[in-house]
Amino acid sequence: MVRVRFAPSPTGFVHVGSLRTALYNFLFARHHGGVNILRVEDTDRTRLVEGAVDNLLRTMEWVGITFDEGPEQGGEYGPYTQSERTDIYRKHANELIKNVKAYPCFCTAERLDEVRKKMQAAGQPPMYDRHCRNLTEEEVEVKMEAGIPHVVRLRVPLGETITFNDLVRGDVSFDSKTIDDQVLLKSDGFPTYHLANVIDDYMMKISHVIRGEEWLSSTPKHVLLYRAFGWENAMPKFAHLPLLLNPDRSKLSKRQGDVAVENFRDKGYLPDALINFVALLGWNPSATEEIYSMDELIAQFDLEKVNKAGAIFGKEKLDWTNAEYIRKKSPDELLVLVKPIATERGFSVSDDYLRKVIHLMQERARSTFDFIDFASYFFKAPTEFDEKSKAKNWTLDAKERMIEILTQFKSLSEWTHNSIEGVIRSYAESKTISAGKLIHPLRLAVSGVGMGPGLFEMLEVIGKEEVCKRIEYALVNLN
RNA sequence: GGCCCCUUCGACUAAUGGUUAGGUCACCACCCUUUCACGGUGGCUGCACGGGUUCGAGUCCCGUAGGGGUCACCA
Repeated sequence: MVRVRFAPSPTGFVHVGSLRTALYNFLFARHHGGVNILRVEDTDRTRLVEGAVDNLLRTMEWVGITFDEGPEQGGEYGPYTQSERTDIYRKHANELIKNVKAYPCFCTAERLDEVRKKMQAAGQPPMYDRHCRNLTEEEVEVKMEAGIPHVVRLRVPLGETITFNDLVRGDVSFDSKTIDDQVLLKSDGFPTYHLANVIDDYMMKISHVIRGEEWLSSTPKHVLLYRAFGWENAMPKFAHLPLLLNPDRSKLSKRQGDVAVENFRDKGYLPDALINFVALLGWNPSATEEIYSMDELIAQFDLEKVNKAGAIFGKEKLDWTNAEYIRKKSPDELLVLVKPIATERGFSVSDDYLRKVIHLMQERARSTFDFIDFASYFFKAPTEFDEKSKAKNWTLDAKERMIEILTQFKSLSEWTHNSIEGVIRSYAESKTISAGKLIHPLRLAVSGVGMGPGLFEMLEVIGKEEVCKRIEYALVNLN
């Protein structure tokens, strides 16, 4: 039975790297008919952010990643929030102490700092000097009774090679002498990631741990913990995913641009486009197809095809993917997305009108905001005019022609793109000039910019009265 | 610095040891066209380097270089 978990710590927004980890877990679970679990790792009480769990839940919902067990849906291995499981961790930590697999450590933060500094100065890797590792039972008892705060540390065996198999990378080995006597239980009684993670994965019967590569170097500690508990036979398989990278190839970080899923949502990216894009960062089904629905991703997903090397999170392709998804949407689907943006911008128009704008903008929009922000002339008359287009198209001749066009527009009984085009074409013909000589200045006068949808369709949508008003305004104000 | 991981066009990637090293984004040119976009055609640039193994290496082995991750009472 495949049982996987996504185990974020709720510290605010959802990082796109986390999104991809969550996605791969989800795809793997669904592909194998397994169980996808959400576990909230909130053991660092200093980094708790209010509302973060809720935000996480909503964000996962938005992208279409669902869970079978978790804080919301419950399940037979709960609770699924680590802060509600502290006595489990404490009990297990005590068991390790009793079995001489772990030991209490009374060193102060100051002492640890000093030790680290000394080792670094000596050119050594900064590790704990194992000062408390060999305290006698009596010494421990005295310190305990004196109420000296302590942590619990893993008693890492000396002189062993720890090897584990990673589904992405193959066998990976570490020399145990390079592994620190890791803190398992903090002095506040909360577990560290390592302890809580191993206990929970075991108790929740996790079959595959799929997580980011930043965890690869702590995996031997986890292996040691499974051994210490005697759970080695039930140890999950590991798969460490390549990192998502900044353009400079460092680990993707906030410093270098947007990394929050919420940012992308707020900038007009569609969830299916984001998912599609992120799925293909570090994994590829060996096909030339670029667009996959969630169902197709589930059908195709295979951990064996996950890459080893990190992938730069390049926004150009995301933009293209988003534009592809926008083109595939129905007008009504887009209406739902675009209408709130129009409202937010202070434009109140009918659904019918907005649908027409959407229709004209659909193949031009890369984000849902483009429907409004690159098409503002559908909602308000321009007061500024593109200088380039003005210099090129708003000539004396053009102005005079606009006066005649305006007259003809006013007497037009039927206002459709066909009738409008008729006026322009026949006028151009009568003057033996190219239609472009009329189209470009007209576009500038009505929209204020030099680009956009086909002019005739655009004028039809804006409407006769408004178009005439704008031409009159331009004739007076555009010099 | 120690340890670990990684390395195919600018980016994402494909390629039973046998291909003119393929696709997508981006970029450039042309076509379509009233502009922008879409669409179409073509182009551009890549196996990090050096040794092996092999009839044959992007693919296997070793080394070098470069990049990244990690070394907390954070996850």
